[in-house]
Amino acid sequence: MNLKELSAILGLSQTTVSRALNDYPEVNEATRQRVKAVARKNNYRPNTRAKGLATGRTLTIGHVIPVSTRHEIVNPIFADFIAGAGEIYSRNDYDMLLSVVADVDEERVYRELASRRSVDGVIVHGPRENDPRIALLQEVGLPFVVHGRAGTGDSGYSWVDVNNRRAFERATNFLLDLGHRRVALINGVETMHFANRRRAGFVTALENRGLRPDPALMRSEEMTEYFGFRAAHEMLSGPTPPSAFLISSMITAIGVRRAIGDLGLKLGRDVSAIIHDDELSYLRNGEEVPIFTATRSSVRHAGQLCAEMLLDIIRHPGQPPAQKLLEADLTVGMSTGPAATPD
Amino acid sequence: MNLKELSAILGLSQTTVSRALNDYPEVNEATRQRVKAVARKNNYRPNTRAKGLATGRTLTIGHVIPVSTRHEIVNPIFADFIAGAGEIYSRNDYDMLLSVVADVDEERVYRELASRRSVDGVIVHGPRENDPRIALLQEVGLPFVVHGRAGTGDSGYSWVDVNNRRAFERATNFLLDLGHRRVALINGVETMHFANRRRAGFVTALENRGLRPDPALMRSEEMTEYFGFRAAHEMLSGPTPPSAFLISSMITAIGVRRAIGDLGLKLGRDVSAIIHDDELSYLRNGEEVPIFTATRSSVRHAGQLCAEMLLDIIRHPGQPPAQKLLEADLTVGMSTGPAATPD
DNA sequence: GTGAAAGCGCTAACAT
DNA sequence: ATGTTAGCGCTTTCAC
Repeated sequence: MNLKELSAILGLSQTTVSRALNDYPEVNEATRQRVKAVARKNNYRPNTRAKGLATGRTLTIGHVIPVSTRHEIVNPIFADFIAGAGEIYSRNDYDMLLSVVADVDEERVYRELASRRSVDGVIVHGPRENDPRIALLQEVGLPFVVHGRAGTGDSGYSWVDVNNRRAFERATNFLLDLGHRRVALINGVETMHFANRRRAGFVTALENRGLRPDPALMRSEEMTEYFGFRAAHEMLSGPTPPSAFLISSMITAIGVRRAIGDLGLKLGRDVSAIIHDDELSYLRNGEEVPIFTATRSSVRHAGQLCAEMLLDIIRHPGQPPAQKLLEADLTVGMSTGPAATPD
Repeated sequence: MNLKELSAILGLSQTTVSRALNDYPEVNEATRQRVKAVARKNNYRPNTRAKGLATGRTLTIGHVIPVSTRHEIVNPIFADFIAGAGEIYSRNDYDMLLSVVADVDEERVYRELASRRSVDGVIVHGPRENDPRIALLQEVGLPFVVHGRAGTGDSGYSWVDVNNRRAFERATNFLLDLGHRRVALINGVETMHFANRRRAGFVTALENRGLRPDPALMRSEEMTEYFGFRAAHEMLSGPTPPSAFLISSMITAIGVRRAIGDLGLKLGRDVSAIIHDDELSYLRNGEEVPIFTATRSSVRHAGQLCAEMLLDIIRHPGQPPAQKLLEADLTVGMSTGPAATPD
């Protein structure tokens, strides 16, 4: 069923039908009702491509998901982000175009998206410090919102980010308040802006208490489970093991838990692990208690905000860039107890 | 830069330029070279929508990701599947259109995709027993491939699946060979076909040894971490705790591990946990050893196969449906030891 | 308030 | 081997 057929049924011109469906003011209200009713009855849906061709807009947003050429790992938090963004898109009749692309090919993909006019805008994932993609997108004139920030010059473009610095500062303070003095940071690659900020928050909290960050308790690598296992295993086997962990990823945290169990240690007694990037819960008297509701839900929220912001930019071009800093929702509970042997 | 402008530069008609770029045989080789050179130099890319309008094909594949209305959880394995499929699409100049949709709205979305002609075909995720979506897609005539099977009548449509039955039968046999007699199954919702098959494999293995499956050691629920924790906690606190676990999801397995630690038990001594749906590894003498390389990489592979199969269907319509059953790559190692106290 | 006609950028018959 | 022309399904002037 296309416009032509529909208007034939109605005995109206394509023009009027189109106007009625798109809520143009000049069409008679009675006509509009009739048109809409018949359209619904016949299950009419405008052809997206034709509409896009005619209007110059695509009603499509691109997401470019970089896949590491080295590890072939897809960061599972993308799923949450995508879910949040997808919600907003479908609510606004936008489509989401996903390009999974080897990180080395990213630039080419952005250029293609721009020149084929296949999307109205893009979301940039996983920015690195001074990310070249931002300049590229500005150059080709494709509207975009960055999930995260790319370091300096944050005001020249729109972004949505979690306040990683503050989240990790708060979490570190929390542990320090509990009496921990040897807190380990297991972080992502610190050329990634979020990891950089997390480290900054961690270090700030320590220094504000006059503690010197111990390099032996700070690791930064691609966040695989094995990395977490290895790092925790080494730290815990060392001369002055940490009594608490601050971990940048759920996957990595699994490795840390594994190391703890492997060494015969007990979580909550020997070690208090803090886990970022996921929601975990605990059972107490048959009740489910959150131990650390962290960024997994925040990421979904960030996805929604990015999408909303981008649609706004597309609909009202020429606005100054906007930024939003989300507070990570860190709820710390049961499994994180006081240090067993405070120094 | 569009075709019109490009052909003006070249002093040729749009037709010839189009033909040259699309490798039609009738165009002069010298002309073709010249056209391609100039096109490249001017960074020309055909407008996707215009091309789609003209050809009737969209060069786009739809993926509908159902989000549970109850739990708002996105299964993280989608990320791996999507990565695999995305690889194939970009290699074939196809785009991927993602619709994240509340599970109750799924039917509407499929109908829309069909009637707006916005995709050439779709991949169906997470089929349930006798899934209504299959009939729907056959009705509207949209080519599709199912990731997984929907139960009976498996030959009427194309699918790619992991051999869940055999994987779980093999895993169960492996544990039985090690002397375990009380093996717990922590499974997904068994109206999902994969969970149904996994259970079947588990039961078959037990019965082949003359063992009666113990209902107290079999749970089936939506695979959250908390479910794993609760189930394992209850089973391990019961009168006859299991000495090994067979778990249908990485997330759920985290909960099981947590329960084990919480009860002061030790993995590899008191309990041998088998984890499905992810790759895990172990450290032995500084070497990384896989303990269970299961479906995470298989899922990526499945994504590739689904995509390839769908493109093939789209390009050569009228073929009989095809099916592929992948063997899950189960490598079991270190963390799974003999039963501590074989009955 | 409604309609006729042009055009978005491309491909595909149908010439030549 | 190249060009002319007519659409694909929609929106948008411009007339009435």
